[in-house]
Amino acid sequence: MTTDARTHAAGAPPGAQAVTRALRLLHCFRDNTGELTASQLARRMELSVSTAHRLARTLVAAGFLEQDEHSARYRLGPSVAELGQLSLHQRGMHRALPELDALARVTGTTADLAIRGGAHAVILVGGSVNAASGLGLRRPLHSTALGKVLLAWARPGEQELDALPPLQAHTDRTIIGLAELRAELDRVRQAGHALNDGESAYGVRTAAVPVLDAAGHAHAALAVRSTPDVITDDRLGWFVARAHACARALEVLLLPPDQRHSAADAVNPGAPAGPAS
Amino acid sequence: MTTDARTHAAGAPPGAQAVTRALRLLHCFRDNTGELTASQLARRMELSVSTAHRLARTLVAAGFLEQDEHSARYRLGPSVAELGQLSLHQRGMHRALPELDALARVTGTTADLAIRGGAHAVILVGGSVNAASGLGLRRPLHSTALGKVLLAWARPGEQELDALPPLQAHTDRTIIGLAELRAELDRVRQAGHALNDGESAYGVRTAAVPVLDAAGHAHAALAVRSTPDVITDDRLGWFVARAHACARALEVLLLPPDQRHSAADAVNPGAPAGPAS
DNA sequence: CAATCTTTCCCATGATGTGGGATGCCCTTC
DNA sequence: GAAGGGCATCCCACATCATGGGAAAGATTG
Repeated sequence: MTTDARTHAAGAPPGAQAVTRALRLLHCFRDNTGELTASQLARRMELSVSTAHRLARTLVAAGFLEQDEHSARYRLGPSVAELGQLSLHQRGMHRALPELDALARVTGTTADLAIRGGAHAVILVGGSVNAASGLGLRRPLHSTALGKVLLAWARPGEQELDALPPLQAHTDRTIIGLAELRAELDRVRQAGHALNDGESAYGVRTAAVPVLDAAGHAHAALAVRSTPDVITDDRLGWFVARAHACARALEVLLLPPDQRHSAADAVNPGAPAGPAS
Repeated sequence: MTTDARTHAAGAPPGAQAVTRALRLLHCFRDNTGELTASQLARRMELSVSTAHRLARTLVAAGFLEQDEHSARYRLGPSVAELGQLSLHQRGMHRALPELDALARVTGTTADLAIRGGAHAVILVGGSVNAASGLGLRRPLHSTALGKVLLAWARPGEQELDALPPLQAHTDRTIIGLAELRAELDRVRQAGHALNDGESAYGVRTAAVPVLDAAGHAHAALAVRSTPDVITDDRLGWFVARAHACARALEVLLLPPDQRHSAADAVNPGAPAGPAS
């Protein structure tokens, strides 16, 4: 029989049930305070206590979880932090930190850098005037400036809006219609930046711009975030300009020379099928 | 076919072969440049290509790996970076960064903070006069100042030196005898700090001190690292003193009030119904 | 153009993970 | 103080699920 049945739709985990569960177990620690008991994990994942316990134990053995000696509760382990730092370095994100700090200081805002992680924008590095920003946080794609940028310049495989989970409203300004969102993304592409004016939370205004690669897709998204009385309408253009300048700098810092956007279109005016050497 | 995979007796992970393999697969990315093909992974892990491929695919689905669209090679994914940042925050490590930066600037050295990760010291945060330090790096326990500190004040369950892998020599100064190491750890405990003078690499001198918790065990280890002509014999005491001061500051920043070492025995109002023997 | 090394899919086999249940601990409640 | 519930942990029979060989299709090299 001819192999045409593309059964690997977005949610088909082929041949790795135990692994999928173990990774889902790790993801449980996203939402929570930091420590979970084995039975809490079991309930949260709708698994038997035995299974959750066994998976957790295996994760502990590999250093991905840690178990408190007294409370016997689990928390994220050294391997997670280790690989995380490694991943950040491999992405060159540590080089972005000074730039973000500078941007935050100059603009008096919080400056965040995020990448696409499935159906979310994942904030990886942040510079802020007030220390604590939302590092390691997952934000929705449809209701944040970062997310809209990542969607507007998404890679071909990740453009389909229908694949997104149901659009949830966080304020009465949140875009919850797919058609509306599509129109908004068109505006974003047109303008070159995205805004979030109280769509994820009241009293928060964010402007985001993309860090583009050679193919014109978003390698990352950069946002400045503050309150409407800091990012006022008449100064908005300036904030966006500063962000764009920073994004161009990040292009150089984050991407290898042959994958940069601004450099590429100068060198490569109109050669479509040319395999980049 | 009888699998000889029992050779890893170091903890007999019961009932989670697939998970263990998947996590080992993630750890493959520690050593490497950043990107690996499916068959490279298979060879490195001594697995069939099928299995490695399936595991990698599952990891991609969960966001723990990413697959390059062109080269089809795998690299660490967004989830890893995300959870890593989250873990750092849950450990309060972001609060340590300013202190480390200050220490590095004052002393003109590289200042690193590490925790115990199995049989290694894992450097999680670093401040440096010259940008790139070894973030996310794993260092041996027996041949580094950080490692010796972590061993000297290890928790009861992690003290046994016999459980360590064979002690490898990196220079002719590296301690490779267990008895010698035990004596060295006694000296370290006595002195309150550890030194590494060319034991892991020539021309590198490091001094490390512990960040202690209420039980007197090492929550983390703090090191200043430079060359012997910066950390000279007569100035060594000063470097150690600066490190100790920083460690005490980190105690406050990293540990909840009731688990601090220095504060705990001095400040204990309203005696709880605790271990009143 | 052939040789080689990829990635990816399919499938029969049995090794492997699964969850129910039992045990003992600790803490809360009556 | 006794009773109760919640928890971590271990054991075991069952059958589900991961395993690796094999093959097809593509990519790369000489």
